[in-house]
Amino acid sequence: MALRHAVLAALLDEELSGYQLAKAFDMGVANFWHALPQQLYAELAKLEHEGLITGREVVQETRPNKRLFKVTGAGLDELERFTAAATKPSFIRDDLLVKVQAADHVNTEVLVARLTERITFAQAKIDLFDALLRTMRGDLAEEDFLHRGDRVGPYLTCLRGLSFERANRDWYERTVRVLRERAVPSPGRPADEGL
Amino acid sequence: MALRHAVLAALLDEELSGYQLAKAFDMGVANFWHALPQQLYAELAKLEHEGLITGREVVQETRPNKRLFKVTGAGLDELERFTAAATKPSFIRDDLLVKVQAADHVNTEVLVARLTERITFAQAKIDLFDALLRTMRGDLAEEDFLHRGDRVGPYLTCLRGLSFERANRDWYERTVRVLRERAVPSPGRPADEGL
DNA sequence: TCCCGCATGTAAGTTGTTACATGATTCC
DNA sequence: GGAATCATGTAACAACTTACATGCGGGA
Repeated sequence: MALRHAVLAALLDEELSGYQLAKAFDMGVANFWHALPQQLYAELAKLEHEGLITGREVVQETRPNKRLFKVTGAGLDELERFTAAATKPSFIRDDLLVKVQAADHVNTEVLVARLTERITFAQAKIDLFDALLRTMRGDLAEEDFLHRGDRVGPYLTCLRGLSFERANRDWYERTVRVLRERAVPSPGRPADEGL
Repeated sequence: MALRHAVLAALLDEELSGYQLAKAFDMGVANFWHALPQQLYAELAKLEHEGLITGREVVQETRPNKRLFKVTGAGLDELERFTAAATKPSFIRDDLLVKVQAADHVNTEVLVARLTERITFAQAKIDLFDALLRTMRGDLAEEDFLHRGDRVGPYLTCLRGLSFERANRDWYERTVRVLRERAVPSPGRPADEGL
């Protein structure tokens, strides 16, 4: 039952439409949760039905109309309850881990290719998070912002996202290095490995 | 469709029963995937039905009989196909991130309590992974083992698990520090904050 | 005696993913 | 003219979680 709370948390700072939420919950701003549009539209409908959020229609001329949602008092109470409740720790779930676990028994060349793709992807997210953090803290140094800034929640979750992607990138790179070295049969070769 | 491949990967190095697999896929050895017993028994049945694994009954006197499974040639082929295929990157999904995202709007005291619990848990996993890695590499230094050891797959995934839990712990600790500092209203207070 | 570990499942319910559907506008 | 963006959904399926069920042996 965390998606509903993720939606509530996302709507705390600003009114958003389902479409805007969906963009945020896709790769990008969604440093703290991920969901597809379909899930979000369904969840928004449920949340509104239960009175945890309210929507208001915004008529637009040049584009389809949209509904902007905000959290109600009951919604805030629900978030409060959720925060107080104990929840179970989470695990990494990455297909690549499964593939690497089997690395000693399968073709490592394709595996290295998959890992390399992810290095690029991880780097892109790192850059994105870096930029996002800079925007959020403005002129302030990080420690100052965390101490005195308002709205440190999003900043903190973004920090977690950043360190996760950095750890991903570093592990992908190290794994590639290890697998490549092991693939080379003789150690006394001329330096033409290049890539 | 990654659970089936996780099971295949787990059965590569040793024959295991459903029960043993379940223990491995619970918190502990399962550095690369997580699943509950129910899921595993169901998946084992499917995999056997499809001929990707084979089971053999082991009769025991003092305990209930068990079935040990191992990967077949078709199973290995399936893993090979899976490894070659592109898969989508993964995201963190941690309830605590949602709670921290909402930190500016809810009671931070309970939140700090939840974070503190997780610090303990993360540290326990760190210790466990550390011990596991030492066992796997034996006398060898890490780099030597990664270069020359057999079966580096499990070692590499365990390394990822370790760094994930370290990053968790560090972030939990930093977040607790930030939230506590912000909770103190005046900066020129006598030093009785204690906890 | 009661609880824990071994050993294997079924059934029901909740989430999450994939595929499909619609229709206007703006950008290339 | 075609693709991308805005905007909202429905339907079907796959994955995951929670609850329940059974039964023996060993240790406190």
